[in-house]
Order: sequence, then C-alpha cells, then structure tokens
Amino acid sequence: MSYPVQPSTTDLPYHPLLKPGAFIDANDQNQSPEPPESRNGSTPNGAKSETPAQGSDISSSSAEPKGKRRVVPPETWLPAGWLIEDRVRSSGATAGLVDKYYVDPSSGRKFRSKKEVLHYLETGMPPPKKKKGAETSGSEDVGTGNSGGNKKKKPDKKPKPLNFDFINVPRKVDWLLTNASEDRWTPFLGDDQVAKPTRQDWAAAFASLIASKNG
Amino acid sequence: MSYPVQPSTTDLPYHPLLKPGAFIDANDQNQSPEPPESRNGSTPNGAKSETPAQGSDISSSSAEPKGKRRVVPPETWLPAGWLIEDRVRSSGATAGLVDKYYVDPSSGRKFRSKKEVLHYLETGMPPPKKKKGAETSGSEDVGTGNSGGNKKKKPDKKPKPLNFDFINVPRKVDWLLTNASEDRWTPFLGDDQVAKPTRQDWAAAFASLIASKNG
DNA sequence: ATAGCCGGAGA
DNA sequence: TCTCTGGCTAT
Repeated sequence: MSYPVQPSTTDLPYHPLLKPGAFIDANDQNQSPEPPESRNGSTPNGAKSETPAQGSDISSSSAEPKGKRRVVPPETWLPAGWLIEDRVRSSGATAGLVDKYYVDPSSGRKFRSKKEVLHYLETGMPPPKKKKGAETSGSEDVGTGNSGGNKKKKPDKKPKPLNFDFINVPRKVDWLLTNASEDRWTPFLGDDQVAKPTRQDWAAAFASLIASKNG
Repeated sequence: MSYPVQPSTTDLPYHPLLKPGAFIDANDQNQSPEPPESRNGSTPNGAKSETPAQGSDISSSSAEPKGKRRVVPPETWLPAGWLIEDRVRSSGATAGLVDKYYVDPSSGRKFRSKKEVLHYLETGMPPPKKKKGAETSGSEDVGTGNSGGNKKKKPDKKPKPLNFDFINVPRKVDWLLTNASEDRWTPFLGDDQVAKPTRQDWAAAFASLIASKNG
C-alpha cells in the first residue's frame, strides 16, 4: 500500500519543482494563458487585429464588477463585444463553484445563460418571465421596446441604448473569412476591422428594426 | 499548460469528438513521473514555501478520483473525515468551472450538496429527489425515511469499499509540513509520501471506526 | 457523468 | 430588484 513516489499531488501542495506548470488554477482563469491568438479574427486572412484591450484586471481597486471578466469568449455564439463574467460562489454548499454570466457592454444587461442571451438577441427582450402556463413552443413576448401599453409587470427596464448611426451608414462592408475552420467572418470598413462593440451595435440596430417592424 | 487554440464547441451540443482534449483538464496530466528523489519527503520542516496561487484553493491536478480532494473542510457542518472534492469541468461552455462534491470516505458515497449530505447524515438515506424545494430554515422537508416514496429508482450506491489493512498498521507515520503558508501537512511512511488514495483510505477507516462506535 | 439552465430564497 | 445559491435536467 505504500506508493512509490506518487505522482499524485491531489491535495498536497504539489511540489512546484516537480512540475513546472502543470496545474490549473480555477480561480484565476483570467491570467491563464490566453488562447494564442486565434480568437477575434486575428489575422487569418490578413485581417488586422484590433487588439481589444484585454481586461487585465489586476487589483484594479474599484468598480470591479462582481466577478472577473474576460473578453475573449470561447463561445462562438456570443456576439462580439460581449463579456463573460465568472463569479465564484463564496458561500453555501456550493461555494467555490463558478457561475458564468454574459454581459452586454452596450446595454449593461446581464444574462445567466446562453439561452437568455440568444433570446435577447433575437427578441431584444430580456427574460421571458416564466409564467405558469405550459410551455408553448411558440414565441410571443417579442414586442420591441414597448409595444402598446404595458399595464402589467415589467415596466421598461433599460431602454435600449441603441447605438447606431442611421445617417452615416457605411456604404460598403467587407466581410472576410477570418477563421476558416470555424467559419468565422469579420466585417471590415475599408482596412479597418469593425470593432466588436460596433458590430454589436449593428446587431442591436438590426434587431431593433426587425422588432419594430413586426410590432 | 495553456489551453491550445481549441475551437470552441460551446455551441454545439455535446460533441465529444470536437474536443481537442487539451483544454483545462484537471483530471489528466501529462506530467511525467517526476524524479524519484525530488519528492519533498525528507525535508521535515523544511517546508518549501511555495507560494501557491494566491487564490484560496488551488486546484491542483489529480490523477486519482475525478477531482481534487481536500481534507480540511472549511465547512463546519461537514462531519470529520469527509472529503470535499473539487472537480473542474473540462469541456463545454463552462469548462473551467469547479464543482464541489462531498465524499463520505466510509461509504464511498458522493453528494452534490450540503443538503444531500445533511439529509444523508440524518436519515441515512440518500437523496430525496427534489420536488419543490421549500427551504425552511432548520427543518428539512424530508420525511424521507421512506415514507413518501419516491418512485425514483436509485441505483444502489457503492457499498463500503473500506480499504485499510487493519493488520499491518504502520507503526509510525511522519507528518511533514509541506506547505507552511497553507499549513499543509503530508504524511510519510519512511521516505515515501503517502499517496492520496491511501490517505483517503485511512480517513475512511477512521470514519468507519468512529461511526461504528457511536452506532 | 457533465454542463446548462433557471427557480426561488435572500439581501 | 437584483444577487446568489441550489440542484434539476438535458446532453
């Protein structure tokens, strides 16, 4: 029963000298080595990398959200520009777990799941408050900003910042395949890659228009 | 370590093959068997001050259970001897998250929540499959025992592995401070560090004895 | 078994 | 309300 040397260091402090960097620290996934390039259409096809100031938030003192945020979302479905906030539970039986929240910087809204995000992106509406009805696969709560009178719950939350210059609309946008393996495309205005946030605004504007149309 | 580029598979529903497998993986380590001598064994108080990650718990790697286990539970409600296993999710959109499991070494049972543990401790019965969680502080809803009758079948848990050689009990075990900053101690049998699993067996045996005593 | 998701309690 | 934990449920 005595093990030789034992490679396991499970709960032991693993001798640092033994293994250079072979462990991961769940707590700071932030500082973890960034996925080398890759994301954000670096330059697969020669696109310019915009170098989204990575949020290296080290003891930034104040105004920190409640969790660490990362800007390079591995989730492809997440609109560019969004942030993922990892919040570590600090108490309770599940203390230590990390919850992921999706934050839309342009509106400040926060979501708890992919589903919610997608819903929001499509309908522009927050959370389909759960009612007790059964679930109908159909959608319904679309109603844009605020269709007609809403005497019920849900006074407007945040209006929708909607940040798009409807006047100076770019005449031409080039979409380049910046990552073939992931079928990722990135918009460019001339030689400038469209910033993620901007792109996000576009999406918002688009969504807004669509929504109002359907009214 | 560093996770490779690894295309996110987030969006795709669970496609094991898509995982390059090199993401943050706590379970498997490519760490090679370290130099036999290097074990921090013979340095009694020469505890290496290895400034571990400044975080609270370091998720060291593990090769045994599925996650890292610690023996010093911060949770006071946890019976002595129990272990807390931190498992880092290795894939999916939440890769990196850490799940906490409570393990009763004496029975091998694993629980996912404090509630389950408490329930188990009181009723000796496994998991009251949840229905409506009404949380009344102080009283668990469970009338469990077996009155209600969940039709949920529950695969029998593990019997009681209990793996300890009560005959050849080591006469002496040296506990060395292997990490002063965290007040971490590690048992050694002569020059051999006691492997994690073994240590766990000890705990199990201990717990078992205690339990039978109180019986 | 694992990750996503979200109800519901608490602040 | 918004936050946060619990832990079900789909994968």
